[in-house]
Amino acid sequence: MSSIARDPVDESISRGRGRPRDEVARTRILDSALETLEELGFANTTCDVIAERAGASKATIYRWWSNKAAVLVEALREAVALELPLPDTGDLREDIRQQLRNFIKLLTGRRGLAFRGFVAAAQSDPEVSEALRLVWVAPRRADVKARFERYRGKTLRADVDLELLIDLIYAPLYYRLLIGHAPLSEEYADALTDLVFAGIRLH
Amino acid sequence: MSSIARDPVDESISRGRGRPRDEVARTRILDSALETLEELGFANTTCDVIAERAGASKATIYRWWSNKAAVLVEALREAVALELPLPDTGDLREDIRQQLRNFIKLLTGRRGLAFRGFVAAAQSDPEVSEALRLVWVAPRRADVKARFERYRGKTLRADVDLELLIDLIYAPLYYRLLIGHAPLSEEYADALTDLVFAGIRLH
Amino acid sequence: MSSIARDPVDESISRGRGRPRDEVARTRILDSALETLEELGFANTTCDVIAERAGASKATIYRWWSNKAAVLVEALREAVALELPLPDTGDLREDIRQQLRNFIKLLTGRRGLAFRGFVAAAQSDPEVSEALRLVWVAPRRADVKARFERYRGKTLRADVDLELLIDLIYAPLYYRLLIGHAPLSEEYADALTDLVFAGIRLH
Amino acid sequence: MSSIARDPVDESISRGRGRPRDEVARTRILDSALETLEELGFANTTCDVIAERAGASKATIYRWWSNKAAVLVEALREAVALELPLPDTGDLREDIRQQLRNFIKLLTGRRGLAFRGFVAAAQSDPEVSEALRLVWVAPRRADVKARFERYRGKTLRADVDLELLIDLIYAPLYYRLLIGHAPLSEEYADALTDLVFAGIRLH
DNA sequence: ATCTAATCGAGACGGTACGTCGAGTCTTCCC
DNA sequence: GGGAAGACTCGACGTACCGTCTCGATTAGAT
Repeated sequence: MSSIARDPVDESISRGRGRPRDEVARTRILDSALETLEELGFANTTCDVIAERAGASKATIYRWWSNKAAVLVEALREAVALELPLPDTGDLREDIRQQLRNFIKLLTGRRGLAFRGFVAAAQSDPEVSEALRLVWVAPRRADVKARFERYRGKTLRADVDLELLIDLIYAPLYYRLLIGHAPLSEEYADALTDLVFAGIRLH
Repeated sequence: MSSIARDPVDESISRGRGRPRDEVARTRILDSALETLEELGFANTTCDVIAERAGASKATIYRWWSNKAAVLVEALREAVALELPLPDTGDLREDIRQQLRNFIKLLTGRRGLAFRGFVAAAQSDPEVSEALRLVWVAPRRADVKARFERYRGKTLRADVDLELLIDLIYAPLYYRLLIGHAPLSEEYADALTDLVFAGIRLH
Repeated sequence: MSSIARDPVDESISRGRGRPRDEVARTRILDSALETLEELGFANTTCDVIAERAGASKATIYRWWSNKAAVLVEALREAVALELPLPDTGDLREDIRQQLRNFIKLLTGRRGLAFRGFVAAAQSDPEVSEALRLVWVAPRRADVKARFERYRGKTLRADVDLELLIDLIYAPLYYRLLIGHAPLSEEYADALTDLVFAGIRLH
Repeated sequence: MSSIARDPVDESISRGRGRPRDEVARTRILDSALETLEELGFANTTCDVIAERAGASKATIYRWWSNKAAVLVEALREAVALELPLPDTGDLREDIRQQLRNFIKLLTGRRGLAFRGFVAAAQSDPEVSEALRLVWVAPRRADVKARFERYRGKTLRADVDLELLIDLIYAPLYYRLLIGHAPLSEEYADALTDLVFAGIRLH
């Protein structure tokens, strides 16, 4: 990962001499960042507001994060760290169906606005783009890829290109979120699952 | 369409007195807008630069367009007006395959950066969002929808949800464009077509 | 003079094409600058406060003045432009005595704080230093120098170094203003005049 | 004296428990403060730089001095403690002449920049102002005042206002130092002495 | 042949957010 | 308890872009 999110591991080991980073302030900053992000969206969130709400100073923000995007990236990362664990029902299709339903539930909640701004920022900021992939996209894709591999040759055709298949189940969600030509609903998750599985099942 | 692109009809009818709009200036502005958009992206394109390159004044820009987004939207619209006509080979699958290939060719060219910024801007500006759908997304979708309806019940299963199906073929292109986790290539268009058609063909 | 105070002459002649400078805004900025200067002193005057009080934006300030010092220099210059004309009583000694009294009156008023900050700023900013000399010091010195030359060989010894003599009558005022070891009073002007003239009169 | 320079007496008497003040650190701080002061001037000297060059921490600086000015004041005081002893040649005029020459030598050396900043800081900080008078100005003035009193009624007119006279010999040096309209040279010391003594000698 | 009104290029304007810097305070560990 | 390291708050700095406005100059149709 790039410098946008610094590695916290070394910190806890080789506690340098000076005053340690104020973890409470860090938390307050990330909390107010997320709150503002979900309230105003990415573009309308300013560092001044984050600082003020957090009771911190802008200097502290800029000491630890290179710019506004970096703060918001980390705030979102912490918020979504444990979200969307891939269900394991014993039925691949049902796993995917539930995963898509949960994802849609996330995107249609307050988090949706944050997500949209996140993807938007990634278009003009390579660091945000990289962070978006590493923090959010890659883990979700790795989960379903492992799951697909488990079922490969069983209920799943062996010759399917997994990367493409993963695109196929996730892309429509991003597409509707970002383009907004049609709503994201739970039924959409079901229909999408059905259609995709129609093309990949063993006959 | 919203106010983002003003209706040119009234202009030509009620030609009041006074100096008429300078169409050359309009063209120069849109040209330099597109040029800048493709060079710097949406977020880094400023109205001052557009005006300077066009040899126009900012006032002229804001007289005819409500804001920066409106100029760029129209610039892009003019540029893409005639692009991506849906091929008609007599084979539905081949039509889609070629369409996706052409779209990918577009997105991987200079136009890609413009598109990315366009989608990004849509996330925080409802007018851009509306324009994006009306100017670009809806026409492409209407084309393929009509084509799908022509083949419905023939080489295409009759019970397929067309809106979902259209999502399925276009979404992965936007997804890879915006997330950037994997490259967009012509082979990708082929593989995507194959996988989608595997689920929708008549057996 | 350096760039700290731009030449306004060309402006009025070759009125460039664009929107002309808003002279009202300029006046409001200089007025609020002077007001703040006399109220808070040089060091405590901020551009934000000047802008706010003037109903102007910081950008406008920085468009016309290179930094805070430049604004305050010009504000002070306008304020003192017509001040301290050298009296002409027909008696050299009386002229000087009255001039020193008037100068002391100025320095002990609200203007004194402004002056102190002005000299202070000149110590770390060469442009302020240059402006201080050109705007304030040099004109006063030129006035008295011309006067001294008029009386040279008459009531004034012909061999006196005029530059040194001018130092001798003005320096003590700056000295007491800046060091503050003793008060500046009108009697001080008289005593100073007496002592200096004791050394330069024809016997 | 105000709090700007704390009384060192208590320290040495009531050596409480704990580690005593590190005199080496104090010296390093004052040395680097003076060095930085002469190199960059008062305004451009930062506490961070002083601390870094001294291998000390800012906390140590602020434990012993109330603010940046206090450190620089003390640094300068130590540096000038033994400087400019008033010569005693048996000839009052020669004493003054040499004293002025020595002062000018000081001001035109590296020390000059420090002095200028010192006076500048005094304009917005009463504590610096007080320190400037107590540490530097008053002792010099006391020296020459005693000398003048010794010669009063002898080579010096008895009715001269000594405070004014002292102003008259020192003020021009500060004036040229701070305003910079003309150079400070040794010849200037001579000419100044001559002119002043022309007004105060017994005839 | 004016008059009138809308347009044009130029560029100054108010506003808002940015990211930086220095002063002075506070917190941790080490001695 | 003193000291080095260094994180912290506060507040000012100077910059950049947005969208508006005000000039003088231009360009047509209306009178």
